[in-house]
Amino acid sequence: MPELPEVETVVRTLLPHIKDNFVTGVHLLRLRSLNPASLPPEALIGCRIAQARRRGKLLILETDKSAMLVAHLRMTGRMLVKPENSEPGKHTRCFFDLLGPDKSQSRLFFDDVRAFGQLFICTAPMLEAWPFWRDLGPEPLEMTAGELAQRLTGTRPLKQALLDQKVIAGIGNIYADESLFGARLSPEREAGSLAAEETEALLRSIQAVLRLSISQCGSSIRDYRDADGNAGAFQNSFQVYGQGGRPCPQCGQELRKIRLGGRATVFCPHCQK
DNA sequence: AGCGGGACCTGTGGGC
DNA sequence: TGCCCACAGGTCCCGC
Repeated sequence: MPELPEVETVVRTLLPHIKDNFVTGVHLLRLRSLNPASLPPEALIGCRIAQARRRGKLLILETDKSAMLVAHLRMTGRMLVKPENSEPGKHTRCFFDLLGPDKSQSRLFFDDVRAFGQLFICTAPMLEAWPFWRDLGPEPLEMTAGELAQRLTGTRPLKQALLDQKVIAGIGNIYADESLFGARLSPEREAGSLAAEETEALLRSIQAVLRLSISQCGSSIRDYRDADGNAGAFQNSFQVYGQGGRPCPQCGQELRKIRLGGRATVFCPHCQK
């Protein structure tokens, strides 16, 4: 599910519900949904949630103490705030009891159908030591074309490089296909073969697609919901993702669906070179 | 080095 | 209607 725009939307919708709430209880229902390097979830008890932010596809809840909660939602993870008496659902992997500054109570649920997602309760040094974090590439909305050019190297397909979180953080299958279409670049191009103006067009396209999706609260194909349980709308703006066999919105020729690095990939062979 | 395939999981949708 | 297979937003690991 959640790529950068979806995680950004979760962060934005989550924060108003949980800011300055104290964690008063934790209920871990599936041990494997916790990163093996994590502190015990009880480390969050007594902490006041101070900030919510995003890095790549990671959701980070910072507290007034040294412990923080880092979540990777992977394919089907959700973070949802519900009333205090809400019971865990079939796919709830962990939930937290919260006490607000006005003494109101609520619960923060981490639900995840496919159970690929993970929570990592950690300190800042533990986060820095986590290889996935340490190796994470730049934020696409903050990087320059020069930085992107430096990182797009080698002979692997361009799309595969975009999906590599070490190259650029936060892009997944949807936004890779959509960005490549916007830049009129073939997903099969060698990553290191782009001319300077092509790299610039690619970065502009990535940023435009991500910004537009964030403005529409992300894409909901089936599972994704924000912290209020609402779906996004960007799926209605897909140009190529999931559109294999349909006409290209640009030229009308048939969009081609292939497998690239094990991932479904849709593009227009006529428009994307 | 790089690639493909499998593993991790559950649910859904299409074809027969 | 029901069964079976393919496939799904991500990442890691293994063997070739």
